[in-house]
Amino acid sequence: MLINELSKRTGITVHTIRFYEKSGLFKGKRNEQIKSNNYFHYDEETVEKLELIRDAKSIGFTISEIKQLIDAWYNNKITIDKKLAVLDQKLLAIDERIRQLKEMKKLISRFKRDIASDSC
Amino acid sequence: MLINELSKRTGITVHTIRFYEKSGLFKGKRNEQIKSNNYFHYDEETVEKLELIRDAKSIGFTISEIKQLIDAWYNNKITIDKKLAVLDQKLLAIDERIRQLKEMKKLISRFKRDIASDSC
DNA sequence: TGCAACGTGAGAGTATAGTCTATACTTATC
DNA sequence: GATAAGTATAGACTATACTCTCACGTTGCA
Repeated sequence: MLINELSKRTGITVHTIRFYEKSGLFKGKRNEQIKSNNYFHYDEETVEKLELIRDAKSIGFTISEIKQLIDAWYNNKITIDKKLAVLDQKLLAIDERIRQLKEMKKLISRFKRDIASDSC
Repeated sequence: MLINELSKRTGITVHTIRFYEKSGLFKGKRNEQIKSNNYFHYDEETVEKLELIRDAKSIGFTISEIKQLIDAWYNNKITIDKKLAVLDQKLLAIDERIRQLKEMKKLISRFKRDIASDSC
């Protein structure tokens, strides 16, 4: 598929897709048979990658963290041990974030109680 | 205390403290008795606020979200109902983030299993 | 065949969150 | 009283992550 269809499939704008591609998160392929243009073609894996990018972004991963993740997922030049190491590191980072979020919940709940008791 | 002590107490640089102050997260006070300079003075509450800023930042809150939070905490011109509404909204946002993080954990764990089984 | 829609590459612009520099004045220390 | 350290203000600079514009070529359809 071409970039416009990719955009429609994922809900991510053409500009942003190009930005991600330039950032090295994936690569379109040119069709050598077609000489009249130099359009990039994208496959289902790219759709998957963009969905992963969206999910990872929503939990606060940076582009370079997402790049590591995508490499661990899809890059076959990386050894399994290294992939597992990256994934384990991300799991730890996620656990730490969950821990911090839970602490903030406690803090906010405590403040809520304080405010409520002040009002009495 | 002056800005340098505030910086030492919180571990946040003078530059960044000034940036937060300019962003409206808190305000130092000038001592009208002292005519020779126009230095700002900060109290314990500012230390607390900076600690809250650091915690809130670490879980991905933006400056403007943190501003809302600090207003809910410390601004007495805001009604209790509005404060509680802000705090509840933040609690919901935190729960949503925890949910997303847990989903990403599942996804990564699944991929780990796939990689491990590929290697057999 | 005309023209709108699509594609590419380069580069400019925006928002957020700092980070640093320069200038000038004040305070503290030797 | 020199000089080092601290303070204020303004503004420049950086990094990240987009977002948009322009110029120009291609494709698809009436």
